[in-house]
Amino acid sequence: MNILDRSFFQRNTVIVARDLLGMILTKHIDGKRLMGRIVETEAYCFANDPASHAYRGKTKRNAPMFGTVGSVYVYFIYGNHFCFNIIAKKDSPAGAVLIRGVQPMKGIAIMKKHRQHNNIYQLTNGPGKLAQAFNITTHDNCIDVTQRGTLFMTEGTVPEHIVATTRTGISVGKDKLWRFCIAGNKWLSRKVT
DNA sequence: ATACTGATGGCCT
DNA sequence: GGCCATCAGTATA
Repeated sequence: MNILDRSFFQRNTVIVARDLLGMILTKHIDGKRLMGRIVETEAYCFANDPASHAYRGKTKRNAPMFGTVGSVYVYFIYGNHFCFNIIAKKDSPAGAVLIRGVQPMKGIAIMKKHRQHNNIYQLTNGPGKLAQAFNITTHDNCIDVTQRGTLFMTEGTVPEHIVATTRTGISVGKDKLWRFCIAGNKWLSRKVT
């Protein structure tokens, strides 16, 4: 499997969000391997995107969004959850793709342990859930996923059918169709309408 | 099936 | 002090 290289992420954030569908996320934990196929993403940009953390400029929290493409941005939300993003942008100071759903492929028993949940459809169908399943926390911030380290992405299979919808959980920027899903997949965080 | 709510904490104004 | 790019549970139908 070919690893996604930096040039993949050195493109328009929205395009990368769409193209990440079908790609494989791998994490190594204690010699074990967790793998999942990306089935849902959202793009967060800079200019013209009031829903983006980067919209109001650089802060301590969002600093990774202004960093190297292909690196990780994790943030803590609602006192409970982590959200996993990958930096992607071109001709823009900031931009990231939120990974919102993956289909478990390998290391499922470990994911169940992390999640304290046995239903396979509840393991990774949402940003907070997949972060917990893969044990992704702010410790993973700024990891370069274009290197074969503990966390990286490789080429997968071309998605069957892609749908674009409005993004989830935001109060502004609802005009943008920047959430991308593999239609009909069982690990989407919510139904597409 | 949809609707609401409490948990829980770091960051930003 | 208020606000979240969420989740699990409960309630109501």
